[in-house]
Amino acid sequence: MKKYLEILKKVNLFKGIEESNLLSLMSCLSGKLMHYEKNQTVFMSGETINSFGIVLSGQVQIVQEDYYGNRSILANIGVGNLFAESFACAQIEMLPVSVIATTESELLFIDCRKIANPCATACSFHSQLIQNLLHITAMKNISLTQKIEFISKRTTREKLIAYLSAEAQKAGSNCFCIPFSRQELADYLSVDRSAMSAELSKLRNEGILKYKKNNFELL
Amino acid sequence: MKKYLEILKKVNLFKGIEESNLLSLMSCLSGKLMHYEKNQTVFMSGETINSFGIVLSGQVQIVQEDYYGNRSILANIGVGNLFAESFACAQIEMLPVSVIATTESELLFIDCRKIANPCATACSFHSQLIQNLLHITAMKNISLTQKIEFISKRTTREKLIAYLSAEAQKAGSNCFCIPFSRQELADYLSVDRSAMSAELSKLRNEGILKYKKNNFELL
DNA sequence: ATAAGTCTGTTGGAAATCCAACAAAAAGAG
DNA sequence: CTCTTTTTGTTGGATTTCCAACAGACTTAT
Repeated sequence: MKKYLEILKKVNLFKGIEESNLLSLMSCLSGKLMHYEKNQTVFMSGETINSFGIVLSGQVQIVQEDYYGNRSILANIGVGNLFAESFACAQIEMLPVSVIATTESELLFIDCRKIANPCATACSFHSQLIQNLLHITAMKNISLTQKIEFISKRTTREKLIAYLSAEAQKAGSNCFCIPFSRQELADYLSVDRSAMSAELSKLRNEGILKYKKNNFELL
Repeated sequence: MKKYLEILKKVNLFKGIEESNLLSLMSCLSGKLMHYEKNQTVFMSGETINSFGIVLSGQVQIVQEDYYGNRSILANIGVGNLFAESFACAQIEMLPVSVIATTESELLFIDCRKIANPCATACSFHSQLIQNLLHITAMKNISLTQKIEFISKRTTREKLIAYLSAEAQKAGSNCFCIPFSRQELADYLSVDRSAMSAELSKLRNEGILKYKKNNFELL
């Protein structure tokens, strides 16, 4: 565990917790360190989990399979990131997705119930940990809700305006940069890239916005 | 507060907590009971909040206003339900939405930070409360993620199949009931109702599924 | 049973998206 | 700087959705 201290320090979940406390925290939470080979299954869809994972090295993939057996990749989780924390916290009986190690990986598992319940020694960092976990899931919640607001618009134009409007609001200015390339933005908004590019040009010609690369301005 | 005990008992957040403990829990959390008139603003977009709300009587609306001033209603929150808990837990500096009372209402406010931090008396129901709050946000997370999977499909047909496939999986059978009317399903999937009805007929004619009212069967 | 109202299915034309292919611009490598 | 690769913008035809209007089925109230 000690060799991964540098990574643990940077994990959101442990933000605000002294480095010197991390190792004792791990034993208090009885975190389990596990090794996985490439293509090995970490969680199998259908099983019940109480622990979520943190990637300490390598990468895992969240995979879903529908009724007809079509597999789709929902996310790639890299070093320092959590996975399956929502399923574990929600105490879902049947995991609706599988988790696969895409490379040889070192994963840390923590039982959700240990976080919610105060430990015997009532360690001081425990409440920080709870706050962090709540913060992480709440933030995710907000960004998911926002994404739904964008992609539930019916036309590409409306999706773009909703998204750019939100970015402007976030930046507190009608001038702002977006963190996506055109292709990434199209994927995020669930539209065709070329059609989106065309719509952006149209909006510019109509004098509704200006842009240059990732720099946008609403007018 | 006492007159709302019957409602508090049914609030998800307090699940598993003895009725006899609810009132002392309220004082431990320093829950604040407030009265609002119809159309009164509960939270104003832009402000910082640390507390979330629970509707004890009446109804509130979550309202968003975009860059051009177009207002849209994101949700109606009725008796027994929480609102703004994600924003409060995520410690967002600027609330991106407003909350308005749509009728005369009685609202209970609870400070998020009080939940995460163990109280002085270390009351036993505190860890239950934390678990409940985590459970609520995690569940919301899962259903939002699932909804995104559906509506990010490009065609009505794909959206339908993704949704029905997930319902079948949830039911553990290829035969299941859906909790939506046609119009509600269309709204949920962000498509036109009549086009969706047409697509359903098409799928039935192609022998991909059967349905009668809200009873569906995948073939 | 009748009537009114709601929900669901059907259809055709208008509008928007998707797709593929290509052109232009920008970024990166040698 | 030149060449290569990647990203972005443009266009036209095929596909899909949207919209409006209507008909039939089902529900509810009287």
